[in-house]
Amino acid sequence: MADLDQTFAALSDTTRRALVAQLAEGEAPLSDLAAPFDMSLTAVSKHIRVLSDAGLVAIEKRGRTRYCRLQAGPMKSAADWLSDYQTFWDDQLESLGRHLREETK
Amino acid sequence: MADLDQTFAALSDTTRRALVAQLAEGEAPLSDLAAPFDMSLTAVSKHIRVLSDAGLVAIEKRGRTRYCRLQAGPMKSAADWLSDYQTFWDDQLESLGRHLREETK
DNA sequence: CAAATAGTCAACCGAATAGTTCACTGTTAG
DNA sequence: CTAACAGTGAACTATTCGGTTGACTATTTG
Repeated sequence: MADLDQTFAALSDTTRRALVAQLAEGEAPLSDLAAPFDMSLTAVSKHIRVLSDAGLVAIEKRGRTRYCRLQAGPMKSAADWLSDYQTFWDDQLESLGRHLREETK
Repeated sequence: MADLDQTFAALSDTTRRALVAQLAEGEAPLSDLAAPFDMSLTAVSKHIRVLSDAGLVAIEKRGRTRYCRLQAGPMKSAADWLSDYQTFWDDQLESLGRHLREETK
């Protein structure tokens, strides 16, 4: 429960989802990750910490740079939770479609 | 972007996910939804408002009761976003498995 | 050694969250 | 008509969040 809280919360911020997207390209140092954002390094560092606390990112210190890499496990849990409702939204979209077809008849 | 922010944020609370689960059983009045929680009706009302603002719940007033029902559309968007990383976590779990098999050899 | 680089830590700020209580509005039932 | 019921709204509190700046540590480079 609390895990899902943390995972969904971590993903509820545009900046953090962008970081995740960057990390999907591969491991990267924090400074590289921070570069695209109009925001202090400290701010990005905090975002990375949120992701790391949620288990979505692993941080490894090599020399003076911290390399970050994606850990997708918790995302699978989130996706699994959502998938319980898949039939539900399929049904709704289908009935919406039916409704639209009905209207334009 | 902001839509996903709102959707993930709405789902980042245990109480709200429980409400979603209840609503998956079908339409229900707010008071019924609130009953299981050790929390004021006002608090649950606020949670429902968060879900409603995120487009996850539709509220329909009939007489003095508000009936709530699930609208799963935004959940599909969230699931779609997550699914971009599916291969990623599959790979990680697979390599984890390989690693474990290696260890116990 | 000295200077630049990579990053953290602590303190602070304003806005948002999650909850409370109390007063209130509408609606239904006796 | 009156009482109970379903729910909202406003005000308040404590905590968290997203961001800043400035001082600091550790590491690499010239």
